[in-house]
Amino acid sequence: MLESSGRTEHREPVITRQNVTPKPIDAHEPWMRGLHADTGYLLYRLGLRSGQLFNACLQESGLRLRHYAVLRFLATSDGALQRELSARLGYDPSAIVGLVDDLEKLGFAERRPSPDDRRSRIVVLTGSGRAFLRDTDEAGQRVTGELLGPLDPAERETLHALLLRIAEDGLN
Amino acid sequence: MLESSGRTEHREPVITRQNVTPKPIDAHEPWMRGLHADTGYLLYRLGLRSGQLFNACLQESGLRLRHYAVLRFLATSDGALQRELSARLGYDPSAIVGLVDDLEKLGFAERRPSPDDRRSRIVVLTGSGRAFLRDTDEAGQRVTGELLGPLDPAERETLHALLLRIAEDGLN
DNA sequence: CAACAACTATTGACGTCAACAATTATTGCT
DNA sequence: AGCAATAATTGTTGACGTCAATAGTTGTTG
Repeated sequence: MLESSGRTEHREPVITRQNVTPKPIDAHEPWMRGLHADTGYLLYRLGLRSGQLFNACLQESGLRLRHYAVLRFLATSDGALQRELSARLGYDPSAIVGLVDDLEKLGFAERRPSPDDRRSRIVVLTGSGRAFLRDTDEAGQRVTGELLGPLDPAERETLHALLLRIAEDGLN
Repeated sequence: MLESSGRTEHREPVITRQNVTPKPIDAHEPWMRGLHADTGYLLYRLGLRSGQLFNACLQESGLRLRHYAVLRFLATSDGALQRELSARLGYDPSAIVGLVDDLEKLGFAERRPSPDDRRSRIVVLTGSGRAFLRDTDEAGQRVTGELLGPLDPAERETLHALLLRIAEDGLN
């Protein structure tokens, strides 16, 4: 970006106006003062923490979060074209290639030719892939438990429900 | 990682293919409960989406989310050592260097020598930095509103409260 | 039916970004 | 004075996203 090298298009900030709304914080929102005033920003930070914890947890298996995402998707819809994985998971098609390569090397998934379309490949979960998922699921729940430490079960449930709503909005 | 929705918004993939989801989800099998069964994993994906939206919003000013985080922290505790920024924001010290460099280039912050310790530098927000924060705050709330679309105000508040609790647990 | 457009998986190049080690300057300790 | 610890910084490495290009395949259309 505009790092020290500054060779890319060098956008000028253009924010010369100070007028703008006085932005009354209102006693209505007391948390508007701190770093985590904005829910979106909060989500971003917590997402990072969660990802780190998950990655640390998966690290001992040689996989990363992205692999886990693929495995999980394969578990829900048994057999998926790489094109689907790309679209639904949001990864670039070129990224899917490497991920499936890795999973195949570990014996967790395999590519099978599609009967209808010879350019497509159907990625399916193997037995050991399913077993791996079963094993890591409990580790994942341990991590989640650690992350959600200060929340009691009922609160966790409502949190999950709320997050699920905003997740499904984006048609994940 | 850039999860799904935020990215190629211009054109929808339109999965005309097959519908591989007979998908008998068995709630008794945790690893089969779908992609977003785990709250931690859900948080991870939503955090990415949120980050994308925020970044897209800040992009026009030439800054990124990390810059915004620094600015916000500087606004709350006027004047901070880079070491503090690193510790409280969770970024690596080496990352702080570049971020403060950028902010300095844009005139939003400046490094001042510390009177007590000559190896430390105190980073302070400038007037235009403060103005910039004021301006972008409203954009941030717009993004957050977009992200939290399906939630009514009361739900948003409870979500924010819950997230805040688990955020403060990690001494952020 | 033959040419052409669209699509799938794949590879490669390029820039970005975050985590880690190493360096320099400075301080505190003993 | 000597030495460990600390603040800022640089450099390096590996992961990641984006884009462009290619080969093989399918569908369409003139």
